[in-house]
Amino acid sequence: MRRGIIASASYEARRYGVYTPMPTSRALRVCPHLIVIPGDYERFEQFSRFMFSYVYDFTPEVEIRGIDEGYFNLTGNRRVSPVEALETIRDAIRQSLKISVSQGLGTSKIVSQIASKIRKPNGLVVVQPGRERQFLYPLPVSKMPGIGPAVASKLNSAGITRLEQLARMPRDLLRLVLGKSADTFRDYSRGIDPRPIVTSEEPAKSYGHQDTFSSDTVDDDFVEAKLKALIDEAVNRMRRDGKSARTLSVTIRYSDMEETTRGVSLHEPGDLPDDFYGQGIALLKKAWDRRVRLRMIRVKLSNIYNSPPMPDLLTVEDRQRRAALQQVLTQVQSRYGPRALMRAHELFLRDTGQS
DNA sequence: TCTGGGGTCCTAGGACCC
DNA sequence: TCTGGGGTCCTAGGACCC
Repeated sequence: MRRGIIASASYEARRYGVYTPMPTSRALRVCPHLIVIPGDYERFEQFSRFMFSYVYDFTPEVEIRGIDEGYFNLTGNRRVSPVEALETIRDAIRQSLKISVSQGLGTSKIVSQIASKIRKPNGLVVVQPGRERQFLYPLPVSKMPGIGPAVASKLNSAGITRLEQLARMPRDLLRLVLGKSADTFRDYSRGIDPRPIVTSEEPAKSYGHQDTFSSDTVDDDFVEAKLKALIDEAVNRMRRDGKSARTLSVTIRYSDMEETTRGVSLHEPGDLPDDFYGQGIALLKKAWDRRVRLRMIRVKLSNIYNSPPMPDLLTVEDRQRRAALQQVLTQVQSRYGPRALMRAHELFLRDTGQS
């Protein structure tokens, strides 16, 4: 199996010490009978839509964040209380999809989001109006979305470990520690969140693809081919949305995990792979300045503009397949004549489902 | 054979313009 | 002889989230 990590572990697997983002190889060592399921993002998305469809039975105000999280405004439903709605949704999802979900109910995004993560799996945590501070204050600062390991350790060094201390910290002092985001986090830890309960979906600001090689490599032809394939994928996805991009960046990760990024902005937005191939290869050469093997390459299109929707283009793989087929057909014709060629063509169409 | 893949947002310095 | 102060864009890197 490819090198990879555990993207998500069942609670059964967690009991054996399997967690995210553990390398799959190590997960199999700590739990040899582990069942590993390769990721299939398209299926997960279908599954996700199916899951969220149960929410729309109670409210049209739904904001989906990522594949498995969302905010719902349940204040407008006069038929059932928010708690009843959440319990019904949870039961329906468990019955139809055989999975458990965890939920949080509160007067703001921040409170409900934190509440939803307190009791997992299959939990419902309700924070009554007016009880926000009682709920938030005892929690460690790391429970606050947006406070990861780096910010948490900065706060801890300043003597701030719980949300109550964050809430009570003088504004000016906190700005020294957190910079521009100080006021937002301070308000959040007091349960103050001015954001609307749900916001509509925003257009994508970037399209990226990355690929970790099955083994580290110094083969620049191989890496350039990968780079082109990634540009193809990103461009095609962008074109489906009717967009074009002006900025291309290329990131490489060396075998020692060090990363370097180089980027460039074109004079005009482009929506063809050819608009980016040349720049992409130049950026790759610029970034790859150590003679060290590469483990990963990533491509990102940003500075997105609207352009008319366009059909997909041929990818590098498509062209390679076409070239291979042409070669085979040429051989068949020269060796066995035109009748054999026609037969080979029929077989090809049948095998590729085109007849 | 330790460490995936898809994103967003922020910071900071330099170029450039007025 | 002396070099301010905004604003915007670009690039590189880092933190964070799902």
